[in-house]
Amino acid sequence: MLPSSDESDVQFQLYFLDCDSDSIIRLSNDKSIMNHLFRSATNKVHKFEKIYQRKESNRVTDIDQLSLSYNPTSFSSKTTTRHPSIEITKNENSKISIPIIKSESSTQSPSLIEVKTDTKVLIPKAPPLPNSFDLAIKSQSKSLKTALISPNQETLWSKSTSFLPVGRSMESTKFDPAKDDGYAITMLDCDQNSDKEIFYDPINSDSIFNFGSVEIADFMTNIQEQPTFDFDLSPASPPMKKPRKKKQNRILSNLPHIDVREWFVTDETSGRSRRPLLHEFLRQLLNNKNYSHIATYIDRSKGIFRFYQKNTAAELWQRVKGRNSDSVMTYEKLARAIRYYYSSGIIHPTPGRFTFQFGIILAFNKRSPIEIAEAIKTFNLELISVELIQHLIQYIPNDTEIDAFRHLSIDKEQLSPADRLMYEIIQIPLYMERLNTIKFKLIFADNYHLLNDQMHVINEACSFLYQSNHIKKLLEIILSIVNHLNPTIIHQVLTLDDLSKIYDLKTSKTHIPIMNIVSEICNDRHSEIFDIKENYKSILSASKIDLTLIKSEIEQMKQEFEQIELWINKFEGNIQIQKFLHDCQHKLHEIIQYYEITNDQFHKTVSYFTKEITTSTRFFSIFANLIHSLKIKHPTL
DNA sequence: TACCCGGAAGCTCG
DNA sequence: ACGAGCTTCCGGGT
Repeated sequence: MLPSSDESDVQFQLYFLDCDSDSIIRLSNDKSIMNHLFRSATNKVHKFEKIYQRKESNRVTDIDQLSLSYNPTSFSSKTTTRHPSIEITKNENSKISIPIIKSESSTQSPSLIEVKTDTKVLIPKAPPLPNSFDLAIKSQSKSLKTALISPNQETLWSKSTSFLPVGRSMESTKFDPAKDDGYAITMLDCDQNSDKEIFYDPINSDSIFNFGSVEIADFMTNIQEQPTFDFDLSPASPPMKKPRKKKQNRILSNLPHIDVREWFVTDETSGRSRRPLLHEFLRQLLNNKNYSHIATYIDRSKGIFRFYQKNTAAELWQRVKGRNSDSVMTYEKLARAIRYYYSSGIIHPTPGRFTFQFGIILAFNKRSPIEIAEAIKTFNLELISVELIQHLIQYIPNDTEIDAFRHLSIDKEQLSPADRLMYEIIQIPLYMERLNTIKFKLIFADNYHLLNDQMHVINEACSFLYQSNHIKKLLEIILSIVNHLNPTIIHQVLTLDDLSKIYDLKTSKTHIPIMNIVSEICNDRHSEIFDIKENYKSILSASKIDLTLIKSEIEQMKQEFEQIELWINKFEGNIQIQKFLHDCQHKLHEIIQYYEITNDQFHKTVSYFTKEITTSTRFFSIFANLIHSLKIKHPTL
């Protein structure tokens, strides 16, 4: 039976799942503390479900199923932890569970119960709980501490290393419920994105070539090397007792360690590196896929963005800004700072909650509207960024607005910078054509290199597959095994479909995966086959590149080019632009030729292996998967 | 209730 | 030491 709550000396704190942790529930009839925890957790989870079910259905934070499992072990033995009390499941198998852990070290509360998130199920023994409990479950935002426990098994979660504050010390993994950005969610995000993040994504990738993290071998190593959580976070460990300087006294929570310098920007005037202004910070945040769980564009072309983990965003901003302050940055304060941008037009208000919209770039370009307009007229591209041009094209006034400008009753000097720029632009003859020409020029080089590089990858992968004796040997082995296992139908050659099925195919009698047999044969007799590590990268990358997409992009470029050629005569003679177009024509010709070569090469390679017509992504991913499954059997590969 | 808005004043840092 | 760019606080609105 529970003791009277007056005598309480222990508090339970539950904080997870992005729920507020303010509920204080006292139930004198409770049979056990676990009962109470269970009930409370149920409440929290229900709240959580409510919150997220009404949001957009495709949010990254969406969770398939939330469930609670209650392990009714009592707290009689000397254990610090319980078996998991809460489980969140997603996509059937990923799971996070939250065991309950006891800790005695706290500055504010003499004996505080910690609730830790963990993906492990088996939890070692721990000391007994005190005799009396205050069953209040309440928030104490300044004194909470929780470590996130890194999984030591290969789960989906474990892929999301970059987001996990590696739980070496309590110090670095403070968790603050008041900041309400649930860890669970963060990890779910990571989980969902992890596949994309380890592969080269030709469309969304910021840098053109980023093969650094493509290698599966490295990826596997990372998993193994993940620090397993030290469960002996003994209650005696004193992280909260340690006196700290005022400045460090902030509870920084669920953000991983970040290198603040990565956020620095180079000052345009002084050329020096400095901390970003808020709007610069926001641009970086929104452009970084790794932070898309915190904030992301809803409509990128219009610059509308939304915060998803508002307080994480605030915390990140505080760290990046690095101001000497004792208090915590909150979304409220961050939002106030953003609202200050309304008057300058850097950011506009939107009707939605947590959403804002970037204004046109010139507002923080520190250029006058007249200068920008002049630059557009004369094709002076130094003052014009791609973003600005895209924005201008997006927001160029429509007929009624232009009409309003014509009958402007107020002085044009009194217009806001954005309106003034629009006013100036529509005075320029053929302004739309100029804007499109400038846009084309600004992105041409990047497009050209991107397409070239992508085609280069395809060519490389083709020539490897075409020439590689190792691949041929591998296919021979597979073919002979398949023939051996199905003696009734003798295959002369493997089709792509056969190959795509091979990785999870098992023998009918022994249920040994065929890849195991392949790998054994390779190991025993043809170890040279494992020597395809380098080339694997290019195949994997090639599997992400769609040749037909490249073709359509090239065609689009060509069309735009031809359109601009028609316009160019109407613009006043501009040597720079004419030179560019000349150059452009040459490069277009080049890239079209290169496409034809690549396409030929690809078809030659495909027909070498099969008669099937297939897409580049499918074709290469079949080989990539084949090598990948072999790699799994042979991590040394 | 939780968020949005913008005034007022204070603070930090280059 | 000055001022841009926030930060902190807050009363009022939806």
